[in-house]
Amino acid sequence: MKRALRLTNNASFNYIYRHGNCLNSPILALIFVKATCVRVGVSVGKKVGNSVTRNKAKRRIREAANALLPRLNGCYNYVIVAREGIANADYHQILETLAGLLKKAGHLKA
RNA sequence: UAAGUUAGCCAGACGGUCGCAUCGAAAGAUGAGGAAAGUCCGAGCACCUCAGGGCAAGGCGGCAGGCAACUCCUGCUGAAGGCGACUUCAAGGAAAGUGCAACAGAAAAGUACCGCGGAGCAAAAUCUCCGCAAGGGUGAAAAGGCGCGUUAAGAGCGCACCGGCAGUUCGGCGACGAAAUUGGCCGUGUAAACCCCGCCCGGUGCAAGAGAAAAGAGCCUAUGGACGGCCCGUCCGGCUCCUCAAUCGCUUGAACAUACAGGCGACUGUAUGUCUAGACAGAUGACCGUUUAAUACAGAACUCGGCUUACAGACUAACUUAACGA
RNA sequence: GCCGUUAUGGCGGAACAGGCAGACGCAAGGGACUUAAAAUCCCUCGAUCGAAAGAUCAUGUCGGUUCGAGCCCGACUAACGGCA
Repeated sequence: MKRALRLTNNASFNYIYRHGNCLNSPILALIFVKATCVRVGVSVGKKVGNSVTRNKAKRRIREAANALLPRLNGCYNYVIVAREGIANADYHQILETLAGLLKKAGHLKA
């Protein structure tokens, strides 16, 4: 994922947490808000596990988001929050869950 | 062959497609660990403080060496454990002083309840005085152990053996050792209680610290700064404080690899070669293929030297014990 | 990343300097009072075994010092706090 497509600022994270809409699943939470271009941020809390599991989860989420990026319609800023169940999920489960959440939000092209 | 002990080593490899970080004009190159961890010690580095010295607080504690330094490492000594290879140990001082030792017990440090003996007292009992510490009981711990002699009864009071302590001698650089020798010297435990002796130590930590540009506030004023020899002229307001923080610190270092030499060893010296992560929402992932035992613990954030803790599965070497065989 | 603090019944919170641990309060259960309840008073209250008496294990976990650790020392675990 290119740096231009990432959220790199604590203030924008806080803005999205405060003003965004939230969709949940057992392993992921998706928060999004309308913006001028597409940006994605990933957040993995300490409850998920130690640093190895956290890093792995972050990489898999990023990979899944990168795969779904060309199919997005509209300009939104997203924050993807990992929940505790993600420690046992593999890449395919994460990809399916993320696609499902985006479809629910109506941001995914057919 | 079985059961063990110690030391070392590895922490998957190769290939394809897409993706990320740093460097580079590009092609491309490089890209987490043995513990990166815990942050328990020791340093470098940076800032603050300081004339110089001391106290307090804190730490360490067998000896000799190694190291930049260490509470680390090596070798040796002592103690404890194991049939043994070997392992473990905060291992100075209790005869400088103070405190504590609950309950029990007469008594927890120079003590006498029961007891043993003598006298008052001719006999028995009781009581009083004196001597003694063998035996009893209590306790985690009771005044060297055990035997013989001596004695009113007893006792290192004397003697033999055993244990400790101190002196001398011998050996060792030293800790210390000796079935060498002298002395009856035998004076509980606790210092991981205060303390004494010896040694070491200023504090804070890369969120240290430096800092371009910009915004805000205050002060100075029609002067000030730059150009210019000066006036004129041209350009710019200037200084302080605070906020934000691009960038630097940031990776070449007590570095690593190989060879030779010195040393029992930790380690050291010389020569040659190499450059080997450097982010700031924070880089290693996804999908496969081949092979295999390939699975565990686990992710750099200023950098080194250690210690401690977590850990799957292999492999190598030396040694010990037992059984069998020669 | 760096620097600190704490841990005791279901909950809060004692135990001075090592010597019988679970004081005290709240909560819970039982009883008395009441037509019934509240309030009040009394009793019980860590776990296992046991009819009881009692025994064993229990101060986050594991070791050490000591005759004896909630307390002293070391290592680990967990939960909090501070520093831009």
